[in-house]
Formats: sequence, structure tokens, C-alpha cells
Amino acid sequence: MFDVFQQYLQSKGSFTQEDLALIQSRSFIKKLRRKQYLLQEGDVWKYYAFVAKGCLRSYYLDEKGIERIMKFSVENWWAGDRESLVNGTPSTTNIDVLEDAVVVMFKKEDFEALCQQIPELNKVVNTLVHRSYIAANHRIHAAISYTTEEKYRDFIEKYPDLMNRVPLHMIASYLGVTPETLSRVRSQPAKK
Amino acid sequence: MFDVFQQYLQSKGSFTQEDLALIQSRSFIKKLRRKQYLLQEGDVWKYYAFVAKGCLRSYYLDEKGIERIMKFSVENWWAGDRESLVNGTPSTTNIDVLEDAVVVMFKKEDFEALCQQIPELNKVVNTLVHRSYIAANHRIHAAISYTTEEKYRDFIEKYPDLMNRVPLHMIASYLGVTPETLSRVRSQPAKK
DNA sequence: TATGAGCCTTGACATTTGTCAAGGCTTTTT
DNA sequence: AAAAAGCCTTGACAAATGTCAAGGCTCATA
Repeated sequence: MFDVFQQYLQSKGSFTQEDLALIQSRSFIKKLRRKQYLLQEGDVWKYYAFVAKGCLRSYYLDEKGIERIMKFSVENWWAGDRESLVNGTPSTTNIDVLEDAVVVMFKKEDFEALCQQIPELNKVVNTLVHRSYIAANHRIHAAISYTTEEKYRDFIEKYPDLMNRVPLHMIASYLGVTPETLSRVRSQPAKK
Repeated sequence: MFDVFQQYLQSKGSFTQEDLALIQSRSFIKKLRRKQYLLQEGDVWKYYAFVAKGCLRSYYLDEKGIERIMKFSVENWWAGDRESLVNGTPSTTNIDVLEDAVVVMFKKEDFEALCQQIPELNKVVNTLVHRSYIAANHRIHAAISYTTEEKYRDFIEKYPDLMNRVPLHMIASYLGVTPETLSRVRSQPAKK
């Protein structure tokens, strides 16, 4: 399954065979079953984790104990909690598995050492954070200015495959509405 | 006004006098009056801009022509449009001045060359992007799971000084509610 | 095959928020 | 000083969303 990560890297930058071999030597593969946790609230997240296969979700529990989904991670995405990773603080988020998954993982220190040794890897990672930041801003944009219907359409457009892989009530959670509201919006005739 | 930026840099990393002199030599100062634009929709943003004094806001116009405020930038914050900067695409956001401002600016190429030459600067910038990303996630969290009252309290807690510098209707816009709703939430007796 | 859990929808009703209109107050501009 | 613009609030009503309860359907498991 490392080859999936290898292809990802090659699509984002140019790496020599030595680079790739070195990266692989520091990696380890983790197979995860449906419903299994990758990270639980209270633990400190100390890894870099690339999803080679499957589907995961990151969520936290709000004051009322309701699950709020922040992110879905499928093939070619990363999973984890950057805040916990960067600050070394206990995580407030849970990550569990929606579809059996294979994850390419690195310990934090190992990965950061790799970034020092391989400038191209460092560049790829920085670009990733940049893009994640831009994507987060799009989501803020959507959250504060779209109607529920617009949020839903936007989600379908951005993540058409997730529509068929993830239950609707989780999409509702991701969008910040109740399952009932999403259901009603879906059944409404499309207006313009 | 460069000294404000200098102090910022020194608080985030360690720089030699040569580093700082080099950085200053590539910078230029821009003074901006209230209501003036720093960036207008349609233009490509090609700078790095650090606010040494004053207050700016980033906003875009939604489908109905309503201003949606994405960000306020005061002293020791950055202003600009990372999406336009990174992708070279025309910006969809406007940045204008709420309080007369002084901004330390760099052309994109100059600043990125500086990052190449001064690894410490590069580190500071990468850390900044990381933190911005984490902050953006907090805002998504707030947007999808907080009530209006909670959003308002959260804003006050995070940005107490902005409360006294920015009109309420702009805070309402930032939070994604109408000025009327914010006004009502403010006048309600606090519940728990 | 039977059982139960999970998922989606629908209805009725309460609550929140938006919309429109108006008024008072302060600050800026003329 | 007068006029205008901007800001905040309030009221009345409409629209959107949440809450609670129920039912049917599919799918996994005993």
C-alpha cells in the first residue's frame, strides 16, 4: 500500500528513488477496521497519517454531546489532528473508521526529520498546509453565507464520491444542520 | 514603523541584525487612509503585508451583494489573500481600511527569496500558516455548532479589543448573522 | 430466517433567525 | 450650524430550522 503514497508524492513533487526508499523506510502501515478508532479524545496525536484506502471521519463532541464532524478523509487525504500535533496538547477530536482502511503512518519526529533531509518533501507538506488553509476558508465562507440548500449543493459538487460513501446524517453533521433539515432540503423541488 | 515588524519577528524566532537589515531592505511601507482599498475584487494579490498599525477588514460580496466579512486585521496581523497569492488567480475578496493604517509590505518574489535566504524566516512563515489553519478550524467549529449567543461570546473572548474598534454590524457579518439578530442576542439576559 | 440496529423520512409544533420598516442617536461632511 | 450618513435598536411578521415522535426500509448478525 506504500505505492499509493508514492504516487501521491510523485504527483505533488519530484522525488528520487533514494528519497522514496528513505521515506518508506521510516513509514509503517496500519490497517483499520470499520468503527475502529485512530485517535480518541484526550490522547496526543503524534503522527503524520496518509490514507491509502478506506474512509475515516474526524469529529468532536459538543457541549450537548452531539457529534460534530469536521472532516472526512478518503484515499489520498491526510488524517490526524494538526492542533494536537503542533502544540503537543491532548486532542479534543476523535477519528474513527467508516470503511476499512489502510493508512501510511510516520512518527512525528521521523517525518519531520525526513522533511529536513528532503527539501522537496518539506515543500510538498507546506503546500499541503497552504491548501488546507485555503480550503478551510472556503468552508467558513460556506458556513456563514450559504443557505442549507447551497451548502448541500456545494458539498455534492466538491465531494461527489463522498455522497455515495457516507450516510446522510453525517453529511448533515458536517454541514452543521440536523438530519431532518437536510432530508427536507433534499426533498424540496430545486428552486433558483 | 518597520520596528513593529522587527519586534514581531524577534518574538517568533531569532534573527541576526543582518537578517533584519536584509528583510528591511526588501520591504516598503504603505500608509492607508480609512475607507481606502488595499485589495479589490478582480485584482491579483502579489504581496505579503504585515499590519503595523490600524485596522483592516477582508470581505467579499455574496450572490445577493451582501458584504461577508472573513477577517479583521489589526496590529501584528497579516492581511492579504492567500488564495490569490498562491494560485495567481484574480481575487474574489476586497480588503479595505477601517482605521488609518500602516502596512509593511513585500513583493511576493522578494519575500519568497528572503525565505530561501533566511531559513528562520521561512520557519516563522510556515508556523504562521499552520496556526492560521488551526484557527480556521476553530472558526468552522464555531460556525457549525455554536448558537448565535455562543458565537458572540466566543468572539468577545478571542478578540476583546476588536469589540471596541469595529462596528457591531461588521461583527454580525463576521459571525454570519444579521445585525438585528446580534442586537437581540446582546440585549437578551444571559442564559446558561 | 428472525431480530435488531442503523438510516432516512415525515408530521406537528416550538424556537430561532431573517426581513422590512421605523426611529433615535452619534459622527462626519458640507 | 445644518444636513447627511452611519450605526444600533425595536417591533411585527414571515421563513427557516430545531425538536420530538413515529414509521418504514435496508443491512448485518445471531
